[in-house]
Amino acid sequence: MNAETSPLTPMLRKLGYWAEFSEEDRDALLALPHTLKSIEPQGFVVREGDKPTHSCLVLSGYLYRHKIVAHGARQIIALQMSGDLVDLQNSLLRVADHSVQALTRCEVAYIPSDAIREIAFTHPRIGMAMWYDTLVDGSMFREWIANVGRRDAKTRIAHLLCEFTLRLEAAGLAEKNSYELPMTQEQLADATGLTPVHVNRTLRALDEEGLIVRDRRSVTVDDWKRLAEAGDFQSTYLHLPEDRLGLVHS
Amino acid sequence: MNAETSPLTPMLRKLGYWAEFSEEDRDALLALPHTLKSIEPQGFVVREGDKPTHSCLVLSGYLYRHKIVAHGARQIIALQMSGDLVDLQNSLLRVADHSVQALTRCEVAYIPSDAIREIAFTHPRIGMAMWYDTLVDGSMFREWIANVGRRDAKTRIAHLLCEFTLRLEAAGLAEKNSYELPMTQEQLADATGLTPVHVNRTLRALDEEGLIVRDRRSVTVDDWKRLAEAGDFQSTYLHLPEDRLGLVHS
DNA sequence: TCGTAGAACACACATACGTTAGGAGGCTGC
DNA sequence: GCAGCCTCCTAACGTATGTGTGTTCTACGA
Repeated sequence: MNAETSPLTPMLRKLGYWAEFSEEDRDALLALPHTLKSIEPQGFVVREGDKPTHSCLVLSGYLYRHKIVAHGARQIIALQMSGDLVDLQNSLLRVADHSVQALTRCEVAYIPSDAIREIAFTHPRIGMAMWYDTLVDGSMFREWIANVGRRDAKTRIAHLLCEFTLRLEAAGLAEKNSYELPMTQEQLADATGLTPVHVNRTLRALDEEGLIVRDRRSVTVDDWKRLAEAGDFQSTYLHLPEDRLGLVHS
Repeated sequence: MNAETSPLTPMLRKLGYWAEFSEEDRDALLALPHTLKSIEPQGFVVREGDKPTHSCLVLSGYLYRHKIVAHGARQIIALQMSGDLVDLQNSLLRVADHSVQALTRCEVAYIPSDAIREIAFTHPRIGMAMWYDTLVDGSMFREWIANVGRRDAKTRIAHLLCEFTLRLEAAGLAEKNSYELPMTQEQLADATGLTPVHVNRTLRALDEEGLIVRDRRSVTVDDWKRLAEAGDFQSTYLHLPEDRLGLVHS
């Protein structure tokens, strides 16, 4: 099993940030047991309260993670894209503290948690890389807290757009400054802690100020620097390696 | 170096949740190089943007982690207490994406990041336990997001009080249902994404409803169940081992 | 071609929460 | 003993954001 044939290769990009893998590490990673699966939009990968036995690697499409609070309100806490190893959290900690759901149609690979534990234990370099990966996850959560806790609606939404853009570009998924934003305004609201109505108002305001251009769900960012400023966005918290940064600035 | 003589023993309690350590693991952990230090209230352990070379184990007192957003607003993202190994995040990821500051006078042990990396690599069981520990951290961040994003002021504050109570009890630090809340109302505001004025209003409301009893900074919870209900609090996300749960219910 | 459904959009009205300002009580240092 | 300072507390007022309701637009299938 090598990089050409295994569908797990997207995992190498992210984990490779954090460790110099040996040939054997690499082979072991790509040889992880897995089952491929396609998920419909709104399909669940895990439900809060489940005891999942598998982790999930995103191969294509987008997932989102969310929690439900009293009265049924929903808070989206993260977006995941190709290469993201989601749900290490849920599956390693035995009981899922949040749900994972498909934003768009997704191709994913399910990997048994036992196999993850096993490879992390027998290949410490891989274990460390996975650990680092979850540390970055934590950093993104922290920024998300600051976003919903201390920024006003316009800044929040601009920030979310910035994060999404930059992550897409870092993963090599976005072309130029335009991309399809796969979220409804209701989902944007749940991600920012606002209401759909106010998201609508705010998107319009951003549009009118020329910070973004909308055409149905596609969003174009003409002036990245202005949007980043409006969104109080600094990319440090993404902990991207230097050679992945500055792409969008050029 | 054994459990009787090393000041690092508080670390064993939390990491021990996640792995069966061998005698040698235990010795290696307690023999980690470290320097003890006392920190004044409001003293900094790390500042956002620093490149810290040490992690920090809390031995006594409380720390808080926070981020500053545009216009100087502050968002507190976590509280740490005895036994918490904070700042793995900052020190392993090279550049600190948030600050860590003392809430009260603290005793801490600084442990070189290199030593952490080393022991995680050479003692995979320890590495895994630390990994799990940071996964739980992530889970607490997720709940914090839901808290500031989707709950109203009263629920938010009640939730924060519940989390604090339960963690204190799980760590064996709280007696009965009363404890000293070491935060000013301004800090509570920064933790919940509210303003000090509104925190004041809300605390008073909680008091008037008999959910808490205040006497200066000490807070007494007479009816845990009612407070947990008011705070939409379920402890799953803390991922406490079963034998640590239910203490406060009894 | 029409009918349905989801999403975007709009507007009036309501309110939870923020802002500004100031006073009262309790520390600490001189 | 007083000055200075921090924290708590209160009140009046302002506003960003939520609520309720309804219309339009587009996609899609019968």
